[in-house]
Parts: sequence; structure tokens; C-alpha cells
Amino acid sequence: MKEIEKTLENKSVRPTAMRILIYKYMAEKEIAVALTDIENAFAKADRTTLYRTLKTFEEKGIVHQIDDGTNISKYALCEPGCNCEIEQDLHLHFHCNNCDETVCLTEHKIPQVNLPDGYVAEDANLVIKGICEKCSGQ
Amino acid sequence: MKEIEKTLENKSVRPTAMRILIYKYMAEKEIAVALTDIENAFAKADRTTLYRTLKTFEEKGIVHQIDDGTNISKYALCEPGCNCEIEQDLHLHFHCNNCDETVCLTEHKIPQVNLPDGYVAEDANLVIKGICEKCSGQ
DNA sequence: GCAATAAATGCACTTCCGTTGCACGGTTTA
DNA sequence: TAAACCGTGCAACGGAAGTGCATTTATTGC
Repeated sequence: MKEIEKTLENKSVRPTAMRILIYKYMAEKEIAVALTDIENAFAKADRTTLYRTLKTFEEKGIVHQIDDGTNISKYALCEPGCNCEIEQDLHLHFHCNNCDETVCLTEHKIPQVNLPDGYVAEDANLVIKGICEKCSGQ
Repeated sequence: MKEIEKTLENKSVRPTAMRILIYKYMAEKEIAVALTDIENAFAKADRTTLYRTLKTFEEKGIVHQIDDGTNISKYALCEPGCNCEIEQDLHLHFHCNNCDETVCLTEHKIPQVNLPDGYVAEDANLVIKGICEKCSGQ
């Protein structure tokens, strides 16, 4: 538990009770979570607090935002090797069409793409949709 | 003009005046358009009509929907070689961070990605963000 | 051509998510 | 201790997607 506090402090985020809970929740989940997910998990917490906490986490490089094509912003904790705050975050995400969950495939990087002349790439987002490990195994 | 009518009829879509106008509008634009764009272009048309027209076009394989990460659904006409109604549409899209426009790079296909065991890919979406041809040239 | 049917359109409304303004309260700092 | 700052909670706004129903327009069968 103290580890979470340290992690937050290292990222210049004051470790309040709420923030620690949210961090813990996201650490336990292995999938990307939406604001609504956290809201449901902490019924007593206010939406705005969660919203701003995620924004703070994102700015400080604690989580990264994921656009998985559902038009609902999701977030996942940055892995130790995640450089999304410095460079573009180039790992890809997988969205399961069955269970509707989204996971980071941090070890899978987005392949380099040759763009036409005049186009300058700054960021990339690759989402693979299909059936995830859990759902295909059943 | 008659060509558009034929195109729609070939796709089993009745060529009404509104639909022809929308098709023409999208054909003249070289970028992906949002519902709001069409709404602004045809002030007298109703939102619902445009919305349902796009849905119909999508079902019939006339346009494909694009998720460019702006959380606003955009649409672009399918090219002759576009197989998005049969298989997954594997070309990538480019979103300009400067002019906020999104274009199809139909000749650029999404590279094959090796997924971990148990994951089955059904669809893929790759969006490159950066500066487009028009904006970088200035 | 006319009535019956089906399709397309228009209007009103709802819902969901993201976002912001403002006020309160606790914590830190001078 | 007072002042400043930051986190939190409440309320409300706004954009976009989506739905139900009435009305108009087009198609079909007689």
C-alpha cells in the first residue's frame, strides 16, 4: 500500500485516499477501465473527482488514455517501460467483440508505416478487434 | 448525376434527392465527413434523415465508418476496391492535428500483426496522427 | 387512375459521456 | 494562526448518438 503512495509521489501526485483507491483498482484490473467503470466500483465517489483524477494521472504519466473504437475513453496504468508521456505510445490494444473488454498488448509495438510525401506522423493508434484469450478458450 | 443514381441502385439503395445530394457532397469532399459536417452543408435537411442515410449507406457498402480518435464518427465513400462490407477494411487513416481533417490512405494497408495465443483478430483500425500534406507544405 | 402499402423524411425527445463553474473543506506553507 | 493552495462534491451544460411516432413521398396491386 505504501508502494502506491511512493509511486504517486514519484510522479508528483499527492497520494490522497481517493487516488490510492483508484490506483489500486486499476492495478488489480488487468483491462482498460472507463470512467463509468470506476464510478460503479466506488459508488460513493463523485464523477468529477474520478474524472479529474484520471486527467491528473494522465498528465503525470501514471496512466495512458486508450481509444478502442467504442467512443468511450478508457485508461490503463502505464507499465514501467511505457514512454507515453515522452514519446508517442506505440503499443497496440486489443478490443474483444465478445466481452467488450480492452487490453494493452504492451509487448506488441505498432509497425512502422510509410506515409505519402508531405505527411508527418506524430502519433499512432492501432486497435485490433476480435475475440480475446478468455472468450476464445471457452 | 445519373451516375450517382446508378451507383445507388446498384447497391440496392433508392436514389432519392436527399441521398443523391449527400453522395455528391461526400464525393466532392476528399476527406472523411462527420454527421455535423453534412448537417451544416445542408441546413434545411433534418439530422435524423442524414443520420439514417449514413446508416443505410454503411449497411449497403457505399460508405465506411471511420473512427479517427476524435470520438466523432466520420464517414467516407468506399473506393471501388474497398471490401469493407465483405472483409475487414484494412486501409489506414490519417488524422491531421492541425486542420483536424481525416483522410483515407486507401493504398496503405494495415500491416499484419502477430497476436498472442488465444487472440483471434476480426478487424483492425489504425489511425496515424500528425501533420497532413496540406498543412506541412505551408 | 386509384387505393393500399411500404419507404423515406421530419419533429420531438431521451440518453450517455465528457466537461466546466462554483463552493466547501482539508492540507500545506509562510 | 492566517493565507494560499489543492482536492473534492454538487450542479449544470453541451455535443453526439440514438429512438418513437407522425407525416409525407414513392411504389405496388387492382
